Amino acid sequence: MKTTISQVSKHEGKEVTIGAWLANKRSSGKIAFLQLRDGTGFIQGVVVKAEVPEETFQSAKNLTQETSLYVTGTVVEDTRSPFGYELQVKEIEVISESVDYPITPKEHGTEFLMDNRHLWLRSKKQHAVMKIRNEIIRSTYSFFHENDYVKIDPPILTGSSAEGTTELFHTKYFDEEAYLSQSGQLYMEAAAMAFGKVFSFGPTFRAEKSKTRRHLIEFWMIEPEMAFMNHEESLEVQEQYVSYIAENVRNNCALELKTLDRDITKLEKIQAPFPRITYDEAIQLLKEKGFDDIEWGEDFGAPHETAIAESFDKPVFITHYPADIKAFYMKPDPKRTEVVLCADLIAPEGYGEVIGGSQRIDDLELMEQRYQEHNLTGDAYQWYLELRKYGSVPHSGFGLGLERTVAWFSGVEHVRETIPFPRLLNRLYP
RNA sequence: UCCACCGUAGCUCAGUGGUAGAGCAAUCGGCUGUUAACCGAUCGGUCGUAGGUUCGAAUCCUACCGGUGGAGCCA
Repeated sequence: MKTTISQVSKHEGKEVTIGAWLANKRSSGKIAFLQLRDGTGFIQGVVVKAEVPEETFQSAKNLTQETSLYVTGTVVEDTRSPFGYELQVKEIEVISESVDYPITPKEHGTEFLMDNRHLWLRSKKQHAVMKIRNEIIRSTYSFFHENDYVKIDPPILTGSSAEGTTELFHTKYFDEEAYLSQSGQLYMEAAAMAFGKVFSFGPTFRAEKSKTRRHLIEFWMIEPEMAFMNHEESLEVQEQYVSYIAENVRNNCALELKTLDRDITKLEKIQAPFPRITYDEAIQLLKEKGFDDIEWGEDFGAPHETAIAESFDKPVFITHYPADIKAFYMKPDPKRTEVVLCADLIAPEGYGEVIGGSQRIDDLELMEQRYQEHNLTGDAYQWYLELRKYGSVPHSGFGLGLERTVAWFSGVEHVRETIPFPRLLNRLYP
């Protein structure tokens, strides 16, 4: 009977056939151990010389790394296997031999592994990270579905920049100039006015020459936007959402987290509510910690964020930033107009900002004023202004960076390992 | 864009002025419970590129190219 590695526990004691690749092999004179993977999991096949025809044993001994094969054998429970099961091999049918597979069972450098990303994805650790990414994606859809959000897809090709500050990828749109989307947010505001609660989930492009373990040129972002929701209510959605996906990863990716040697106690702390501190308090906290390189009105750098995050054992919201260092569409705090109703969610362990969000300006006059201050002239943003003209309502939204979240939950150092084919400053291949 | 570090066998690295090395991979042999298995043998080189110093350069100098980490900016 044909099955997959993920299903073998249902066939204990029975004979099954699995299509698989040979991840690695160890053999002695009378026994061979085949490390098999089929995409759904990893299992060890045991070939005992005395129990198979001589040619089967010889063929097992001669298999090379990443050869594809059909393996037929009996599923047996075995506590020596980390997976809990083994396959007592009876028959091996080679589908296609693999010659000189470059990623050998040893340490490799980053450049080499990235050049071989199409093959590196087959390895156990990369497999685990992608499964965690998949679980975050799956539970993102289910969270927003369960909470009555509508998924809306904003355009990827746009005629103008959303925030103007960051570098955009240029392209031609027939005879016009066009840019690749760096945020779907403005479009999501329009969608929220049509559907109430919406979320988007798509790729984002930033032509910044950033070169750190937290940056990708192309990355995926989840951007919810909610009508009739103020800043405080939005924070509650954010902490519930993050707690929900963390719980799902803990429950459904136990084997993957074990493969990655992730400290589960760190993930168990990701439970709402999350602490909130204001920008003012954060500045004071940094001063107390001995940072004298930051003054009120300046944005935090990576070391500042890490220092703030270290003061809490959960992710922490930093709220009420000075308006001058934040985007033009953020709503000023009515009690204190030099700060805006916004929050960044800073993950612990140095993973940095995973969410940026705010309540949006809903007042037409103020938005027009912001347009002038930011030189947003012309027709490109006219439609965005009109959202404030026809039945404007209080609304809030946020954006969560998928790869930073995957890195955080998985415990991997660098976001380049959290997306199948990373686009980096010097990498467009493979 | 700036700062620091690194380019030697397919891969990971040692070699710091005097004959180019090790481990892994590959190939052959040995081994009945291996976990990056182990043991023995074989195979494997334009020392990033170009120029310079020197009797002699992987090693010292200059330029360039490529990479890694970080900063700024951001998710």
